[in-house]
Amino acid sequence: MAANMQAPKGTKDILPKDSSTWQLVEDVMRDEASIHGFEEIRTPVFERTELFERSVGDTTDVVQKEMYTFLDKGNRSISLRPEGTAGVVRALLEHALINEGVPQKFYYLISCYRYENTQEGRQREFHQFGCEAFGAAAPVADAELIALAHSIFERLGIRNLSLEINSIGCPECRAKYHAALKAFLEASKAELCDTCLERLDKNPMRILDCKTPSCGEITKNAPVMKDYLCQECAEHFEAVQEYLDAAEIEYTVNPRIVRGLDYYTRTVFEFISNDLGAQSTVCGGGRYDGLVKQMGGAQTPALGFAVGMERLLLIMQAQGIHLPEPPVCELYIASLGKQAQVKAFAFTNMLHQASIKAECDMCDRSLKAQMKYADKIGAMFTLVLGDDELKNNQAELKNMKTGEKTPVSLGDTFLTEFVAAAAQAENIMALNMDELSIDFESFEQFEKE
RNA sequence: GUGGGUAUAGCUUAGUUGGUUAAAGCGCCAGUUUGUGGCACUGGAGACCGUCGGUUCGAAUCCGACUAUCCACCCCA
Repeated sequence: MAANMQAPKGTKDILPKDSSTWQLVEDVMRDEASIHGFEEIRTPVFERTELFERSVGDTTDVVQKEMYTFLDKGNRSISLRPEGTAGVVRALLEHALINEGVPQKFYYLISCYRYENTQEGRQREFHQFGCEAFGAAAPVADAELIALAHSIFERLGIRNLSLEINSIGCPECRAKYHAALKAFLEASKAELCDTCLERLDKNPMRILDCKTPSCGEITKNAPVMKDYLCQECAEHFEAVQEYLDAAEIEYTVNPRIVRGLDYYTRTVFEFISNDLGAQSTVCGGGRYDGLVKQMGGAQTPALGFAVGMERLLLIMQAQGIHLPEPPVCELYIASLGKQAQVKAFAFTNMLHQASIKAECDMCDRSLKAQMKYADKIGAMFTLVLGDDELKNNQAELKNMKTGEKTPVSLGDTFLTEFVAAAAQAENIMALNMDELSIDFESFEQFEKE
């Protein structure tokens, strides 16, 4: 491999063998978002750096040390987006979308950029599917958003995903809690690990998240946010759980769930999987009622979540989930000789105009090699064109799965004859698939026993 | 930013205490009597052994630096 022909650190090419899976997953997301009344929004890959400093928070690691920031030729400080919410909020304000009625509900499929050290499920360029809703203050909105994420994972057939929720309260009750937590931790300051010592001032709630055993020991009896929630926040959180129960969505309340971005308030949640490495969160989100006002807009309740696409695909891979892929080629037309090649091309072209996936030889290969190629690409049918066929205006359509051949005319009726044969074959294949799925289920059952 | 592992054809790997033209499987291309895929067999292409430097008569093999990658901390989706 040429030394300089490598993608930059932390980036990955998505090759055709994988891009079909990406598309199928994205299709499910778009469809489910649309079912829930969310519409797509597309915002720029880069924004003014200040936007992220103000929204994500200028004390967060994401902004402080992970942003791709540069000066453009007009000396403006520009940053590649490290997440999706900031741009959406900016667009909401810029176009005064809130005036068009509430709630405003958006989804996006984007790439994000963070200068981080790479590891499993963590890249410098990564992709997110996200949803944001504005103007909905009621707790049912929290549950509805979680339900949306939940159904996407269900539809993709992902197993063993746990939903953990928490409330981190509003700024008022959180301040009280911070004070209490800090007071508690000061007592055992000496036993905290170095990073937690730093966190004591910056973000004491993070200490609850620490994996160091000694810190875990200390925080075991630490005060929990739940006991410090003001009445409104407590009622809101209670109601969210009621709605989740009503929708029969399983969850656990984890008082240690803390989000790293400054803008979150009240409900926060994560979908967690054991099939990832250290990066176990595949989806994270929550409410951010203060952000829009903080960005210069009117007080607007808001909430959202983001799914890490790479992480999601990693889980699917680990669980052996394969989405059904449509065939790449429905008809391959093999040819022998120049005249037949011209005819094969003309036929292929005609098929394309009828939106049928068709291919003919591009490499001047022997008939045998052409058949091998057709087999390799998974062609459903093949047709061989040679002197005899051209002379008789008649050829044999071969079903590559069964080997069965049916005569077809090379005249005007060709297209309809082919479509009829394909439709019949597909019915037969659908039947086989049913039988297969029955076998598969009993196989699964057998595995369990 | 910190720590540890790894780096040999497109992919997965072998390469013995440093010693001739670096090996295999898969994949790719072609062929196995002339017009039909999957199986089998035969052949072929494809590697400056991550990069640069050092030790040595001689380095894929030993040493150093750099780069990339993986795992973990941290952070987050």
